[in-house]
Amino acid sequence: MKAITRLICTAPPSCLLTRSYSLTPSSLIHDFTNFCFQRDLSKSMQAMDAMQRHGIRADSITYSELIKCCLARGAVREGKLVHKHIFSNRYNSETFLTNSLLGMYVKFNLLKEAQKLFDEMPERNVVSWTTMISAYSNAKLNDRALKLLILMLREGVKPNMFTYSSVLRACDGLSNLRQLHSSIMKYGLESDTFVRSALIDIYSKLGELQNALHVFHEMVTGDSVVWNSIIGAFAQHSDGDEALNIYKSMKREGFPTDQSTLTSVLRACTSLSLLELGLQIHVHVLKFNQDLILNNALLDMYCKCGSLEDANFIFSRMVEKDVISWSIMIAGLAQNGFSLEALNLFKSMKVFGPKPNYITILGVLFACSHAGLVNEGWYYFQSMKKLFGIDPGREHYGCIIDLLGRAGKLDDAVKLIHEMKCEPDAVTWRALLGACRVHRNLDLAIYSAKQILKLDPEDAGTYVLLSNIYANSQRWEDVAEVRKTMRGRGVRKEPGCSWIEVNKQIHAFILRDNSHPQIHEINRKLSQFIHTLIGVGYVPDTNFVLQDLEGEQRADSLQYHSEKLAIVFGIMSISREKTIRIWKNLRICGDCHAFAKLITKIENRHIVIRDPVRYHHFKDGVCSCGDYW
DNA sequence: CGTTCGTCGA
Repeated sequence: MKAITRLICTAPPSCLLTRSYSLTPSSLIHDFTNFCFQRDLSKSMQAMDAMQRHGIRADSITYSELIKCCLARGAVREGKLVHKHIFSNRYNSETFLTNSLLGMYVKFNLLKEAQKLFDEMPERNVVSWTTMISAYSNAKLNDRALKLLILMLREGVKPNMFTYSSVLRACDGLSNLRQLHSSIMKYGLESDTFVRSALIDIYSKLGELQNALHVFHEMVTGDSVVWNSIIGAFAQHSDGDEALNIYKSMKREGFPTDQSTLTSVLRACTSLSLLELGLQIHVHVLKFNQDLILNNALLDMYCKCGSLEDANFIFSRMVEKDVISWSIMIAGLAQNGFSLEALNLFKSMKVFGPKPNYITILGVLFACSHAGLVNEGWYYFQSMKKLFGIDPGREHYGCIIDLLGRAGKLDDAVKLIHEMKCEPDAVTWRALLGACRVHRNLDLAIYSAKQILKLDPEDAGTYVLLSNIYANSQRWEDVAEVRKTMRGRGVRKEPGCSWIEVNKQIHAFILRDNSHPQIHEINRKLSQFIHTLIGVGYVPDTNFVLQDLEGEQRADSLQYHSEKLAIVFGIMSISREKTIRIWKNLRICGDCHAFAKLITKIENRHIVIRDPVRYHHFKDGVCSCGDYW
């Protein structure tokens, strides 16, 4: 065998030290292999080059090691060179090896190169197809992913669990999953945990929670990820109760919980306003104190449960903060009535933080609108494109219409609606309607209400409000018409409901529902309070013209508003030094707001009420919203 | 050689 000059090694790999320095083709292969396994990219590349010049072919295992080496270094150019060598050495029919190359291109995010290679491959097995499908699913090119699955089936390649768990990610937007689900069953793959969690997740994304639950319940041998999927499904669809129940079963059955579980559980606490449970979960979170997503969920929980001291503490202690952390904190401050602090935080974000996104700006505009900062809000709205490269969307317009409307600039608000680049939706008009309520503009209120009902014919509150306005103007025919439409469409107003957590129990107070065991005592106490408050200047506000309360609920029901009952119950059952926290489904009315302010003064209490839009911190007879909500 | 689950909004 002809000896060849040593070209590559300046120092031989340690395993070669005992060998002669004269190189043979087999020793060159040996060196190449060693460099590859040592992940020494530049020497491997030189060795590969030398072998090529001497017409020596390395084995496919070594090439696949070299691909791993390129991947580890992020060496795109070298990877492409390896690709060339593999093909010139006629390895392109070694599917194992070409699949490695395919995987490399996908990991480098070079989908075009991957597709080209895929098209040129003489043989494509299930791994080749799955690699491409997974690449397109990840890139959210759903159509391509689904199309590949069809082509694959047409070519007679049998998909496996890898294929389905990948392709399912590309199925949001699909009208139904029946066909796909039954082919999974046909291949007997539904019991695979990867497939099961992907199925649960996609059913959840399509809003088909019952189907998700069905897939979950058919599970025989479980897996934490499957549990996480179903808990996440309910948490994301605001069914915190069910999410927490499943979490309890998960623990009972002994499955380990991880960051993902806790994130969803915290989200459930957030949507149910369960501060006490959230505090308990916080203890478990400490085990994962470096997890950004989990910390964000914790931060959001404290903001949305109205505990800003805790939120501030978490925010200041987080090692890593991303745009979501900042957005949560800015919106959280604003919703809790600390608009100026929110804007200050935004200013420091611009200096020290990440680039704001669409949602961050929304929080900033919300802060301006709830603090009455017309000029500042308008400035951010006008310049958001220039300053942050974000085009104002429908939601931003909603905020700014709210801002103008609250400030009494109804004409400007209307003008802006007509100038919007995107079509106004029901939420846009609802912002204007809210302003009409505050500033008692009946004609414009009627107009906005009609626009809302065109876009959202199910909106019970708007029907009731419209009918109240007509009744107030004695337009009885119009009242009858609205009522008729409402009945015809089967729309019913959701009753006002307030919740309060006492001793880890949630107590619900629903308008005209007397099922609470202590309801008589609560009512008696409430009457006493009202009597006392009238003595210090409280005047029950019975003007419902621009409220969306049902007519028949008006006359005597003021004192039975669910939040008043919850407040009284809270005073009765929560110790004095603790904050009374209430969560309700409708926005607080002016009368209850006045009631809450006064009662914190005479009872020396701290009350936080969370409504669907923001938080009211009542203390010493004043509210953090400054009566501006 | 290819797979599943978690955070911010009017």
